Amino acid sequence: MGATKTEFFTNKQNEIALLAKAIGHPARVAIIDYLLKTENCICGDIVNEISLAQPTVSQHLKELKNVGLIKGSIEGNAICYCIDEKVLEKLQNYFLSISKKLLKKKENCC
Amino acid sequence: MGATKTEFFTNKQNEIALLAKAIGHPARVAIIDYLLKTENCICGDIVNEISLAQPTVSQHLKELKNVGLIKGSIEGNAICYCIDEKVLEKLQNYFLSISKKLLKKKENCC
DNA sequence: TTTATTTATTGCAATATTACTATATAAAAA
DNA sequence: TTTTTATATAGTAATATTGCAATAAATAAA
Repeated sequence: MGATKTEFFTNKQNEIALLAKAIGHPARVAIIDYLLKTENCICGDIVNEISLAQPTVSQHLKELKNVGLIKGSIEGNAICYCIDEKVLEKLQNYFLSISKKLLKKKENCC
Repeated sequence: MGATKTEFFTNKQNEIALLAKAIGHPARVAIIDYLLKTENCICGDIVNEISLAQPTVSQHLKELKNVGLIKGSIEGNAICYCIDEKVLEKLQNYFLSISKKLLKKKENCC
């Protein structure tokens, strides 16, 4: 075997895992960092920012797009990529709910 | 090729990626969920909760432990696993900082 | 001490990911 | 129309992950 057994987990658990997995590579963290700090959302700018070959960056962009964390729009010859806040909110809310649950637990046993 | 080129990214980016990657599997999300909602942090309870073989669960626990998201303490015959709030906070802070940056950006271009 | 219980490790097969070169595609510029 | 520019896809090799059965290790119980 070797494939994840998603059928044993809830939709929510699978969704959070997919989103976290998408962020689970430094190149994709770097892409998100870049999109957050700049107005240049053109694909070529991102490729220049990341020290990996253009097809590799394209592949990472595709993975972020597949889970909805970024969206692309055609801008003439180029493609403009932007963060989709609504999808990022899912992760933000997940970590917020963890914070709340941790506060409720008076003490960790270890 | 095939291995992640961490040398091209910042320590922060690599750290966030490693933490996110650890959460990037539904079994590990389920383990965290379980540890948040129960007082039973004994390894055997976690194994019963997750529909995967004991060695597989043990491996997932190890990965969470490797990045520091959980910590284990010996409890007689058994092992008690707990969430390490300080490490989780790193991810929480990362997503909080993203929220702030998104607010500063008046408009997304796409 | 012997046996049972609990957890970790080993070894393996199946699958997925990472990164690249080469190439395709599609719009813009000449 | 031809060429350039920008991005995506195909194909491939290297590496990593997932999951399990079998087994080891270590403590507890008998």
